[in-house]
Amino acid sequence: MEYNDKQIAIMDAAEKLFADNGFSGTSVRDIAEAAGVNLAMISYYFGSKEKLMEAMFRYRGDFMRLKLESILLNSNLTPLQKVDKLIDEYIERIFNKQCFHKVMLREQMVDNTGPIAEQITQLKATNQALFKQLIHEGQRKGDFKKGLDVPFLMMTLVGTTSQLLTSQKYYRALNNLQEMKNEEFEKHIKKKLSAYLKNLFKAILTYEA
Amino acid sequence: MEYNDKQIAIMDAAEKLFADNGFSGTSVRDIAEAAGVNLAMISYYFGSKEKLMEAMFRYRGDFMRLKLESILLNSNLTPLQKVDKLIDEYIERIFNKQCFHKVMLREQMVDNTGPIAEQITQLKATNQALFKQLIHEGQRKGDFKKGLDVPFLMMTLVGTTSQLLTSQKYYRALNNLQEMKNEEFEKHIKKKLSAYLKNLFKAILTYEA
DNA sequence: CAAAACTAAACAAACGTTTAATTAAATCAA
DNA sequence: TTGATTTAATTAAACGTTTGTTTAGTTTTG
Repeated sequence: MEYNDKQIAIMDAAEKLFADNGFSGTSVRDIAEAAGVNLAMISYYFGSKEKLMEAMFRYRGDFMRLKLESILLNSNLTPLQKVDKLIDEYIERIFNKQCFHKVMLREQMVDNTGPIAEQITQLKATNQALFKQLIHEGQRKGDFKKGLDVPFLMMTLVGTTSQLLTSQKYYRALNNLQEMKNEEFEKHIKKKLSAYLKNLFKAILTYEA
Repeated sequence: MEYNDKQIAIMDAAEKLFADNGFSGTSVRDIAEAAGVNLAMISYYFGSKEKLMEAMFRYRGDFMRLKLESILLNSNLTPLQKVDKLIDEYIERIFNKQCFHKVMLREQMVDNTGPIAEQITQLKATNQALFKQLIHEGQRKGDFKKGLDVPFLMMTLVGTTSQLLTSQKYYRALNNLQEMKNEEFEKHIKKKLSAYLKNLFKAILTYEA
């Protein structure tokens, strides 16, 4: 599907507003104003507010899919180095599209069936399969220990990152980082998160009780 | 603050609906119907929908605070055993009040100031301080390694649990647990999560690179 | 019999969507 | 290239609902 500039402007504006105020907390008038288009253009291009959201998920869904083929196939890297690369790839992707990620986190909670739930399921399935492949490779080579629970490892990766993302302001407040500029702060936490997760996964994957 | 039966019924109904559909996605008419009270009673007792939410946070806020005093002071337990108990205490608390926890997760994302943000800040501060105390004790005794990042450890605990909680249906779908009954499923994942997190924290806290 | 609890109805404001009219862009025969 | 004609884009206004809240009146309680 191809989108013109105006359609993209609408989706970008909606993404930001949905992330901050939720789907129901955002009116189509808010979106129209933020996107700088006439109110009626949203129905004109997307049919409805709901279908705009669905279009957004189709538009962004692809981007959120981890691209690990080159990493997985690179035989110069140890399994642990590949996990490190996966972590960085994941962090980069989430922070690059934090608004959409927040929208997804919200949407996960609602008990709906339909195209959006379908998109989320497929995304999770793909990412989990890639992650699983990597873990199993490490286990075959004897670098990682046996009995690892891939879905739960995934939850730690996703959950820790999401927690940092959604509670940024509380992290700032509780750790006296209020004065730091937004851009600097984001760099700071990305770097910290990366180092933290790499160390954490090294520990879980190799630690023997 | 004391609440009568009807007020509690309203807060319980609101909690469930806010968790599933969000604050804006829930109408006061929905709440009134679910609680079995007249629409006007919500304004009558709480003043407004917004203030109902604030009352809910005051009502539930206390419950969400970790109660670790007895654990912390128990000198028969090793620091690692205390962490295990903290994990179970945390899981129990979150699963006992999953609806409210979901409401909190949603509310964290919105960029508001006011009594709710204040409540969340205090809750996080308290829990983080308790956790910190435990970690430092373990480090003093030489059981835990140095250089641990307490806020990030907290994010892993909170994030992994939240991720499991908010994406239960996806976890079921991706791991072929569709046929399992709700009650059985919840027991199952609680047990798995507990074992997983205990092993994970043992690894991070004691693993030396 | 006064205070509290409760109700059905009404309120204005905001909502998502549609309509009818206008402007801009594209198509195309001459 | 021109001017006519069709198609697409854009708009302000209006539509019917739903929203949160209030009112004015009734019932219940201490």
